[in-house]
Amino acid sequence: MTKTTTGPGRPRRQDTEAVRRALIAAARDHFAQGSFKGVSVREIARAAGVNQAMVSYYFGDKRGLYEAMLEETIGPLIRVLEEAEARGEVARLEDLIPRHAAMLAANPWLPNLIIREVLFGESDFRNLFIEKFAARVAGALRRAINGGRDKGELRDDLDPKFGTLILFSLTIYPFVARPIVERAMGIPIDDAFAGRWSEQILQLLAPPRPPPEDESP
Amino acid sequence: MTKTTTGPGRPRRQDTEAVRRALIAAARDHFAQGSFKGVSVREIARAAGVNQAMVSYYFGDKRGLYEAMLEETIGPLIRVLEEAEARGEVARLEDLIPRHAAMLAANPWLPNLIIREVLFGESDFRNLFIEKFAARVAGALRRAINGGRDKGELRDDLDPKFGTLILFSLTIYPFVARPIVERAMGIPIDDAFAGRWSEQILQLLAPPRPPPEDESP
DNA sequence: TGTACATCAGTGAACGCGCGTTCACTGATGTAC
DNA sequence: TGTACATCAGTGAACGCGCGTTCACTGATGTAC
Repeated sequence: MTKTTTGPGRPRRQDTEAVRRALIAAARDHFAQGSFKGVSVREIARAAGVNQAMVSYYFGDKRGLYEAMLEETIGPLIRVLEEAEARGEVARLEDLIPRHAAMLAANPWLPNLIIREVLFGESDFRNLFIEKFAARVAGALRRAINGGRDKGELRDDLDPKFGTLILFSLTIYPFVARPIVERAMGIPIDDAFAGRWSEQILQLLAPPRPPPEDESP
Repeated sequence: MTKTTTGPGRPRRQDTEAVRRALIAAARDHFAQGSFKGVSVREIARAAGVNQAMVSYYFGDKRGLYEAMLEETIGPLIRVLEEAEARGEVARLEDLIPRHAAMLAANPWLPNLIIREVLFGESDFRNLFIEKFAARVAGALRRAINGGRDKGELRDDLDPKFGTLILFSLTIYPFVARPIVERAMGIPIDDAFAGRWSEQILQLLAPPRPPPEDESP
């Protein structure tokens, strides 16, 4: 029962997904650099190494490809966030911030896609993203800030509402404004940056007088 | 000699600039919301209330209109920055940050234009902007940070290089990510926000122990 | 003053082009008997 | 085993459409005499 009973005619191929995946990957790379209207179906198909008619064949139309790309690109992140939050793994800022920074540094197309989608809203994915992704991250951050302050790990002059915005700004902007940061400020955004930047953020938010000081003897 | 000697035929009209200005204003509003390819010449001309052929007539082509719009929109800001810097008026963070915040809050199209221009680089204005604008602001900020730290007005655990990035992040991101901030975090970006946000930033960067404490008696 | 003419800013229909999409068709590869 | 047939994934030429741009033209408004 797991397989469809074989009828007359040629059965479906198993590796049909290869074309689909190639198109999604090419679309992701192109839409990270150009706008929806600015990138042509012919370009994407050429980059994917398939016939241009494959976009309509597999996704109905250009918008279908775009939405499938968004779902398969940002969707997993939303699911990872939901699961991690359910397990209480994003409760501590010291874990949350470096993980977030490392993810953005490793996937430069992600901030571009999000900025384009949310700021210039070229599809209805904008509302979905804000509600499912941004609002959840903001909530998790606010809870982490409240928890950290209660435990004395954060300075107490931090308004929780503004604190969330401070964290959003510091953890997202450098990766979004990568060209400015690298060329105008001379700071390369690489793997090493993510770690050092996370330290700076945590240090900025730490209380004036850290209770212990356990350096090497 | 101030006016051209009147030759045969009809002299030039004096209010030719009206059409030009209407096109630039319409272009600014449209390009702040849509990409270069995403906005059509017909749309802009309709919004400006002029014939579509006026774009070629006054600016040569669509790109000419776009570049003229950028020059007349961002150009004055660069000049204001240069003059203020020459007079030493941007040396103090307490003046610089609120002025910057108020300007971005009052002109929502500005962050959109800059982000689109610098991140997605749809014209050669990108390099010009980074060199003439971003690099200068970064330099001014770094000098202001060094000056503030020398005078004991800033915490001393701030790496000047990262400090500039911290300031960039905090002063720019909220205005760029306006939809997220307002809808996912519930913080309205209005005139009042600019002032309160500037206070938060300065407080975050202040040294742990402020020397005087002159509250009302 | 009157009239012929020059030049103005602006018009609008039409141009060629690249776009997203469609569709008749193909060779490959399976089943049925 | 051999053959007729069904269905598959994929092809590529062509479609209509909206785009940026062009260009012959217009009415208005000035000067020259």
